[in-house]
Amino acid sequence: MTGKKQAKQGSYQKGKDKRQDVLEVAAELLIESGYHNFSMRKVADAAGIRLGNLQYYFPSKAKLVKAMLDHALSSYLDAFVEIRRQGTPEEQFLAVIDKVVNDLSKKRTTVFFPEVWSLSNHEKGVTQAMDEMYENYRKVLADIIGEVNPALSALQARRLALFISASIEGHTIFIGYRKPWTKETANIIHIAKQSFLWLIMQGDIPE
Amino acid sequence: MTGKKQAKQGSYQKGKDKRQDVLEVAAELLIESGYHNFSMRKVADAAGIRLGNLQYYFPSKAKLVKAMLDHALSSYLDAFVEIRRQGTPEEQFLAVIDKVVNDLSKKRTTVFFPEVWSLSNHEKGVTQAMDEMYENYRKVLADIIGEVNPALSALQARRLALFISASIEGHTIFIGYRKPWTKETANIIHIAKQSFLWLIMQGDIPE
Amino acid sequence: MTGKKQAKQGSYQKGKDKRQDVLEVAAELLIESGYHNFSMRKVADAAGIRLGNLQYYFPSKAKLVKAMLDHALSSYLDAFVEIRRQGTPEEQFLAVIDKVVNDLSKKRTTVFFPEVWSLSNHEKGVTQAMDEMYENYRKVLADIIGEVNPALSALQARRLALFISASIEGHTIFIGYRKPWTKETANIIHIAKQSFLWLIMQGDIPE
Amino acid sequence: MTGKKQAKQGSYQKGKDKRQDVLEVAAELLIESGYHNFSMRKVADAAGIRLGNLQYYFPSKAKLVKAMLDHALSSYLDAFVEIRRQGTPEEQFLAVIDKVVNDLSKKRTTVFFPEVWSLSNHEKGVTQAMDEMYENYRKVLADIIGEVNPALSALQARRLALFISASIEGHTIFIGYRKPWTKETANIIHIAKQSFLWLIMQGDIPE
DNA sequence: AATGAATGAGCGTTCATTCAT
DNA sequence: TATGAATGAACGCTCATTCAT
Repeated sequence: MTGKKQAKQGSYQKGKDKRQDVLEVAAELLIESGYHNFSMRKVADAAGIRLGNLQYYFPSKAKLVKAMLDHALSSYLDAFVEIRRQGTPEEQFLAVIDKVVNDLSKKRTTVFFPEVWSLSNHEKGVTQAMDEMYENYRKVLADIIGEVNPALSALQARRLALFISASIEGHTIFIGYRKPWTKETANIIHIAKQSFLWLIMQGDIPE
Repeated sequence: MTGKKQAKQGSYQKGKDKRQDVLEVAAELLIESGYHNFSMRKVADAAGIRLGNLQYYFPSKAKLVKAMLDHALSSYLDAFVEIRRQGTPEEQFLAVIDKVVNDLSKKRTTVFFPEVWSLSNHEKGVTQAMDEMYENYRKVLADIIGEVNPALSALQARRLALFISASIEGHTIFIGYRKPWTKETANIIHIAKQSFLWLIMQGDIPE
Repeated sequence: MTGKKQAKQGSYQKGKDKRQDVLEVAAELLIESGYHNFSMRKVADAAGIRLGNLQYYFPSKAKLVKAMLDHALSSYLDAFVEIRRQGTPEEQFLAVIDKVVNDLSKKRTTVFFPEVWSLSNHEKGVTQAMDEMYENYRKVLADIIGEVNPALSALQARRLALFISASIEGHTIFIGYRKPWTKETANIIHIAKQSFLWLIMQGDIPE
Repeated sequence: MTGKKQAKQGSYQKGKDKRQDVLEVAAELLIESGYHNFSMRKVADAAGIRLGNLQYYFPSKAKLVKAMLDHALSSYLDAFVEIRRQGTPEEQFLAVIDKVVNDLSKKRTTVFFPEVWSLSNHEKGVTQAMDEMYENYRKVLADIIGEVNPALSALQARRLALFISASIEGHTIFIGYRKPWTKETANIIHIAKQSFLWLIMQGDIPE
């Protein structure tokens, strides 16, 4: 036994672990300083390794950023799978609202996503990763919506999912971590729930 | 006698004009390349002047960015003043939705605002300018909402303005310029209008 | 009456006054920041005039520095003329020691002279101005020394003046303003006086 | 097995050598041009390396200057240790005078020290390094003085060391390399020796 | 006598990347 | 795997100077 965790294959496992470490450290750095202060050197420093070594794991900055994104965004989807496992459709829907809106006030979410939105307008790799992630998110949401009101067509459910998810994302800028309206989170959730439920049940959604 | 004896920077018309030119060129550059590719040198190049001369007009990058922000954001507020000048409150409200959502699909809006949101998490000057701008925007919106349903208290109207404006902003990322759902703009407007009007007239808004 | 002071010839007198103002402001700036942080812009700012105007009075940085030096150094000589006017030679000598050593602890002296010494090694204009000033100073000192002990030849007196003035200057670095041994000033004066007087009266000075 | 597994910067002999080279080249440049003409670029050029590489060895100008200072000042202290190794106290004392005063006329000494004196008034790092160096120097001097005249208290010896070392330093400006009185060096030494010895043996030194 | 405008050079610093070891 | 060394480009900024007004 040469390390903390049981390594099936010594050096290979070690490399995989360190890659993960670096990705998490890098995400923190991005959140703390913004992409325009994000550099390979700073990541290496924060990760406690040398620049040369960092570039052994991630040969270019673009590749590191792509890996960070995949790592970070994928983790957000896991939560929905969990919610889908119990309760009525309406309960699930309300749980999603609760979960997502409450997440907005975490520093990670508040800072990370605007960074991604901005980058996605200029870096192709980011655009794709972000779109995929939101696509998956909306898919789950549309499924739930379809179950809440089975009278809706698949397209109508997708439109509602788009409107609802977009509406929620927009609050990041106002009720997120250290934003002027953070304390309004509970009231926003109250308004959001009734507004979205009314839309699902009684709204006039284009076919 | 043309006025004060002591002339200050920008007192020549030539200089004033060039300052405006630079601000517009700079905004375009920011939109085209993102803040992380935005440099004083590139602005100078794009404006057809020398770096040193650019820094005569804007002694620091921060000051240039601040001036850009004030310039850009103030122009958005002018539109609302216009809308307030005619029609019933409900017509004004719907006009705001129309105006703002349709604006999202312009390249300027789609790209400029996420850039500002991201920056606002890391640069104090930007945070302040952005917060002020949204505060003004919400104030106008709350006024209209209060007129649409006079039964609402001032606080309720402000909460609705927050929820509605945030919801709209969130669509930037999905139906903006060259975004996957750009073509859904009309449908989103249709959903938004009824959803927000229902909230204003019949919603249960926390007191 | 157009100004504060009676001006013989309006604009001419005004120009002369402002030149003096600038020179004093510039000296302060040099003392505060050191020559390597001394710039035309900062002088202009400190003097409350525009860069272009400063360069009307002093067309180049070198000329400003030269003028500053002449202005500053000449003022130091006036003090000696005063001392020569009364008392026995020995009293005059001791008064010089008192005056000069006590001067070392003033911020002006402590900071200004090392700046000049350093510059004099690299800028011809400064070398000359400094050498002239010290030459005049030593001349006065040698005269006094010759009167204190008339048995000394002129050359011996000059050698003593050199040794004594150099010895005193050296203390700038150690007992000057905010230096580690500032509080030793009185003791240093005590040691200096007896040491130098012994040298003058009984020393074996090369012929 | 060559030692630790984790190598640090400068662990290759190649890098160590180059660091020393740079320090010497930098000192020469400082002496030749003065601090106000001393730049990282010029050091890199003089050392025959690229700017980026220089800043790999010395990440900031301040760190380079500090390293230069430590390098230069430490070499001065070695000389005293040597002198202490033989001869009577009086012989050692006279050897110090000889050594130090003669050193003044070397270009290195004449130019380097005024540069340091000037800098020490504006840069904290320099102040500290310089004060430490002189403190060490005075300590050795005080020890010798105490041995020359054991009747002196430790405090008296330190006061004498201060007066004597300051007096000698002051001559840098007048009898140093290419200074007007360089040829007087021998005479100055003659005067200094008798003057200082008299002070040590018969002076009235404050207790 | 004074300001506004503009230039070109230089500065310290950060950075992504490459390569030898 | 990992470090040390090196490069070349770019960045924000300061500056002395020139010139038109």
